[in-house]
Amino acid sequence: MEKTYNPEQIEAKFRLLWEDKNLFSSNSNTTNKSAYCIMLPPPNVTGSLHMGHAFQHTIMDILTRYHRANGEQTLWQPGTDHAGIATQMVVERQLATQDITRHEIGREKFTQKIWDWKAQSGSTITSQMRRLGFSVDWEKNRFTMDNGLSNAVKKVFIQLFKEGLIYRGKRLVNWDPILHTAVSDLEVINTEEQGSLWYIRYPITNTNEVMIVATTRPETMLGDSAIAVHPKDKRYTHLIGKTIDLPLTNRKIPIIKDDYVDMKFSTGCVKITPAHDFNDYEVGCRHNLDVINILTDDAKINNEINSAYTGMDRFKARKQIIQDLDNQGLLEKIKPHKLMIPRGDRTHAIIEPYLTDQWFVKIKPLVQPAIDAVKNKDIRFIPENWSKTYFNWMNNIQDWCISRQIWWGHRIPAWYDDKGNIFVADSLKQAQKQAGEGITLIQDKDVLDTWFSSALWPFSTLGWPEKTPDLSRFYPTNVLVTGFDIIFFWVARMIMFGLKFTGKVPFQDIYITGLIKDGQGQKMSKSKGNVLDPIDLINGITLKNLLKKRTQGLMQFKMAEKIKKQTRKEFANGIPAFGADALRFTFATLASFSCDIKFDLKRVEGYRNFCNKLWNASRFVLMNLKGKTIDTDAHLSIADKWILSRLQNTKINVEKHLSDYRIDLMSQTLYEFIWHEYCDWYLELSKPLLQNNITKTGTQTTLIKVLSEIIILLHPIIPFITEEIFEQCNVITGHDNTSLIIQSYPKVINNLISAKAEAEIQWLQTFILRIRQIRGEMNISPLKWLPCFIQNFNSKDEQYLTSNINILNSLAKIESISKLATTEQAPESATALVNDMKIFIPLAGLIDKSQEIFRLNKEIRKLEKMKSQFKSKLDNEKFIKGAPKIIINIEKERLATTLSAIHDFNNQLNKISNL
RNA sequence: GGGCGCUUAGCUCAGUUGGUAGAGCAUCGCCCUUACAAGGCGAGGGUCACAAGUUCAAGUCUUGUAGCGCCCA
Repeated sequence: MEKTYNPEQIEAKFRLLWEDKNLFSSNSNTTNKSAYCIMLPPPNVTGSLHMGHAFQHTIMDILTRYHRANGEQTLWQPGTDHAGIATQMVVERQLATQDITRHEIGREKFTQKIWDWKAQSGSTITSQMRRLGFSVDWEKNRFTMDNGLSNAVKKVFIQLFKEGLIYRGKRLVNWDPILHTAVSDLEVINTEEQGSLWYIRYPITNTNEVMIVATTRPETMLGDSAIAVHPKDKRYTHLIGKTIDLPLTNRKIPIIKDDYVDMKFSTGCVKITPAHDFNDYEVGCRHNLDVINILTDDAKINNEINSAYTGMDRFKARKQIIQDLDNQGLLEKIKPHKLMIPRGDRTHAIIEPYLTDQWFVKIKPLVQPAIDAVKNKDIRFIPENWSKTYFNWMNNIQDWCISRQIWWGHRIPAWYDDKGNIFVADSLKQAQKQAGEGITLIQDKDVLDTWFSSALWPFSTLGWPEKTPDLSRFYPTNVLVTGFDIIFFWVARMIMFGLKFTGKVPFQDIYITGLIKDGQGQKMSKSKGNVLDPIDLINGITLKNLLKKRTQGLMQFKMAEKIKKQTRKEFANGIPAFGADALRFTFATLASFSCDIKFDLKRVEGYRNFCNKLWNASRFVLMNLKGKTIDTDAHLSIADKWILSRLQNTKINVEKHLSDYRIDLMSQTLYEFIWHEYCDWYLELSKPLLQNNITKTGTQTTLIKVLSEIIILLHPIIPFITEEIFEQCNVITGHDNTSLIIQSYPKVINNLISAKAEAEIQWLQTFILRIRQIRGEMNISPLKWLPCFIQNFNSKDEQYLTSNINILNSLAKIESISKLATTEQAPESATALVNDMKIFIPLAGLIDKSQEIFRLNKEIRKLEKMKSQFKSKLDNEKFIKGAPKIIINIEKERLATTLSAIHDFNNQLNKISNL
């Protein structure tokens, strides 16, 4: 083996090998009684893998590889999503660089261009996934616009329509004036921005009086159809029923009362614009007001209203209207005002409430079963708290607008005749049947919201509506791993549709992961220039290339400079190549239940070092077993029994943490065991044991036995390096050419748990630690061989000492251990305790007397503090009365040990001081 | 306004039915010891945000306060 672990080579080798041998296939273990299935949340087909994907996929891969190793038939279903709006926008932008709009080339050509783009860029994410070693069943790869999945979409649409759960209607929707499409509430991001509040005088008909109305969007006044005041607002009671001469128009509008009005907000008078505000729309319905649309699809003033502003952009019109009002003396004042601005999550354009014909899912009838499924634990949120968020949203759910006025997606399977009758069918032929021969039908131009097809993902991928073997074997799936940001978008909708169409929940567990943020706790985003590419962490990247990558395609020069500065500061030397395993291990340790995860490169470095440690431990084992075969009957030393016992303990914890979805604790447990027990102690203990013919064979056997299990235990987390080590070990273990990936996960063997061995090795560790502490604090070189005396030992101490003398000599560099009778005087020494036994390291020529006095005083101070803690507890009558006996005894014992230690150290202090 | 969180070592985070506060990184010593300097051995560092309550005992349970964050309106 090479001296240093080199991930690049290893990873390339096993990436190919796993797929060549088809080891990710769900066709293995078909006879096992249980199946395990995870649906990969389909990423955007033309997108690329970001840190969040890499993180979540790592978790899924760990679960998948674990269950596969457990012998279950395992399917990790991969696939991609067509991401309607996002993908269409990318291609539109490409066209824009050639000064072409999609309208110029037409729908058919445009969608063909998107298919071309998909063909060209659609493999990016899958090849990135291969780099990280994710063991999805590639043969089953699906795309939301595949035929099968599209059929499922049609089927669902038609059935819901037939049941009256899908309807078409003219409603106010969130309109994106750049994309010219409706978007759902979830695709609108409301943020607080600085705006103004304009106070406008509205003249009351046939009087000299005015009402002062405050508005944040003055241009909408063109569509006002009433002024509302609160019914209890005495200031305006006398005006109710009168009318307003609406400025800049020839219309008169009524003054109405409605308790929607907030009396305390500005003047207490509200203009009502039903066509351009969701709340006003409600008010309008209640009072039967006119709904006057003033805008065009691209948010210009339309020509339906007779106005001087027709054709003007909404913001230009706003300016002009204010100007005109001011000229007429109707502008009272302008106040700066903070308000919530709705923007499209894709375009960032300000969203307009807009009256259009749209398709909706009547969601309320689907909600209750989906709530019940979580309430009665058919579905479990992990961490459990997310169910509250889920309930909260489900209880306030609104009908879902599913039509989008774009071209990329599943075309709505509805046709119209010239009278506007609707025929919903899975083909024109079927629609024609419904409409009758000779009637001209035109298909609805809209496509469905991407999330509509995503909602079917858990069963459409398995072949639904056909009753396929996969569907019956793998559905319901076991766990969904995803982020909290799409609980509403996706998770809730999958549950509703899953229950509706399969009668079963789509998954049993929902593991909600945290969000990966940058080192400062900022969300990673392209515009902020703080994204990390998982592939760059694997391959490494120079500062130059990183700067280029982060500022590419950035519009604002100022921003680019800022990003460059920040990047230079944070990654002065670029990013070194850490390898996929190190990155995966890092993600694993970050997978706790916290919501925000600050990603720190230092962690990756640390786990890369861990990989190197594992690598070198394996080297050590192989070097010491050269040419050997394993003797399973070999006599085992206490050290062997100890590490085997600790290994069982590790397996118990790994299993527990895995079933709790505590991947962080699972990886921590393994890290701790491998580095601090196997490497730090067992490998060191093995060195003297390998020198001894009696213990040699047992030690060799144990070294390889534990290593073999370690690599299987670690394999789900770091698959590449463990495969390589496995292969290297094959010579000795005599395994055939199989891969580690299909080795069965180690089970706990109860009779290898040995309290006796653990007690003895703990004694040994304490002994060695005490000697090392004295060396450390006395500045005695670790190379220096030391004599040692012991006193006040019991029979157990003697027994331990006899059987471990060689180890003590070797690990603590002790040249001799001499027993002193209780009556004998130790030479001038540094002292320590192993339980009640005293250890003396003679000072002669080695140690400064004052240094030892200082050390003893420090030790005594520490003990005194503990003493008073224990004592005050035991002196407390209530404690003696109330606490369980075991606890009292523990405290008593602690006090006794502390007291005797204080006593011993004080004696020693006196002795030394008097010398 | 409604809902959900968070506050533990310099930093990033664990802390399972309440029972002597832990890890990694960083820091400080000493070591190039034939698995590993991407390393070894040791050390220092905490009024667990604050206040009250329950309890023999609170980082952990209850209530309140402060600061921060997310989601929804």
